[in-house]
Amino acid sequence: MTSSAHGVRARARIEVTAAIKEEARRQLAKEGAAKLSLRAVARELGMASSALYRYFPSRDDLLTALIIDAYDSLGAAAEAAGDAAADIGPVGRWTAVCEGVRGWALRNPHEYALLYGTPVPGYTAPDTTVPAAARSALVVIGILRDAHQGLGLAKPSLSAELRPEAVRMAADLAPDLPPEAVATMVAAWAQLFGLIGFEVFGQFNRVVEDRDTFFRHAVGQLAHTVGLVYPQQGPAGAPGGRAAEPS
Amino acid sequence: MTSSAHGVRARARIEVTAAIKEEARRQLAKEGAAKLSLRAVARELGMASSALYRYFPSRDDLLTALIIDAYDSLGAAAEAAGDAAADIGPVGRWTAVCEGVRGWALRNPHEYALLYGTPVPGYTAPDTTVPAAARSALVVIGILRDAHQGLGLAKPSLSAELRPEAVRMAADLAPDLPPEAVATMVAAWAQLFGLIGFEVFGQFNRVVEDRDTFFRHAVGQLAHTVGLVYPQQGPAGAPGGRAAEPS
DNA sequence: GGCAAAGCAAGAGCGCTGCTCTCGTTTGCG
DNA sequence: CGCAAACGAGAGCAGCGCTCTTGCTTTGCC
Repeated sequence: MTSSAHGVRARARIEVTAAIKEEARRQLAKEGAAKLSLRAVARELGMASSALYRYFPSRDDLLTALIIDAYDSLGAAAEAAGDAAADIGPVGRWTAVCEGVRGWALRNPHEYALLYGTPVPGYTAPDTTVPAAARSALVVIGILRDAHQGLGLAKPSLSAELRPEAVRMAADLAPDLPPEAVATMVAAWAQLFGLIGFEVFGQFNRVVEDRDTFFRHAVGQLAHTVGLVYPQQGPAGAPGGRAAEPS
Repeated sequence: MTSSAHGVRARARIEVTAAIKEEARRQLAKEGAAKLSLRAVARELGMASSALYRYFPSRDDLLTALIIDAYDSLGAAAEAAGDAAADIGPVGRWTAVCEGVRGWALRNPHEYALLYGTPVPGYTAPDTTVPAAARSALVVIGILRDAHQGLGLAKPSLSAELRPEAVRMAADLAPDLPPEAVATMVAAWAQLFGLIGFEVFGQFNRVVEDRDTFFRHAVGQLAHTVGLVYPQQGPAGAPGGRAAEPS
């Protein structure tokens, strides 16, 4: 009973905290971050709005908690997609992870907006969000690493002026990988969220219809740009018959 | 005096309307769309908040006006950048336009957020915004067209399953251009805003330092993906000596 | 076991928001 | 000239984030 001696109150605290986050997440999914109201959460939970401040010092702190959870959820989705495509070569895994991220974004548009949309005006994300944010990015770094070790990575060429920056980025993110690949991958990662953002935020309305196919195509081109290639000596099943990579 | 017989009141109306938009734009630039307050605008203009509703039925309508203006401002920036680089070949113009768009976004981050960030929850852009939104996109379509006529366009290859969609998109956007190029350009356009969005929204903090160079590199790769090539028979000055295109 | 201290829920209240309604005034067309 | 439409100002409603005060309950030390 030692831990639950503390626990009677402590447990209630984490339960209430969880309930608040749960209800907040529900409102977030339904109406978006802009309309997330502490008062509405409290109302739904049957408690006074002022009581909420015992658990979250401010609305922004509640948002921070939701952001971390969202990053984690996205990271888990990316990891799952990558693992499910573990042995079909770098291009296949890259495609799978991209589609995993896209699927998550389409399933959770408001969470996506929270992470990659307009930042809240006065709000700056605390450092606690950094590791959670990195999780999904680490998945593609992992793909790059596997490809590099297995001859599935063609070094993209780099302009001379970008080299120092690429070296610096590689030193930070993946010292064991060629700087050209790291820098190009960072760019591809950003571009991926351009594609996803346009779709989630409705910019493709009346422009792109068959979005699955369109996304596949763009992601295939990105793979080519990054330097991911089908393994010369495919150990298992080859990519499957798609011909999405150009040139 | 026929038009200004109407005009005494009508002119006052458009003047007040302009003053409201001006003040609103000032607040937008300073604090962002989320903190744009009708009451604050009215306060600054020395009028009652209720009077504002004679000119804009709701806050969202004021936002719509600002959105159209912002699209127009972005379109003008893109056109200016494209015109300034009129005779340096498709790759140079593409790069110039991309940098023009990026520069505009960095100079007007809140306007950028208004256009390409999280959409306002209940708000759906009326059709009036569509032509303004298309203006900047038309610039790159124009580059594509010029490149196509001047042998500066290498048809990117397409997966078979995307062809029908590409044909449909080309029919809508630019019937005179090869579908492969149109579809790939739409993807590149979206990816461009991934790069810009990551920079404007702070996703590159602590990751990318030399962002000018980084952006140039990514945009050069995009040009290559789209199929823009340096003209075989350069009429005027060649690109200039950069070597930004891979492979 | 008793008791101070800390944690907790609730209510009232402040200043702000978008928006509506009413009222008295001004304007300009027929 | 008359009258309808446009206009500005004020009061007010419901909602928001957040703070402060007031009581009550649990906790943990002596």
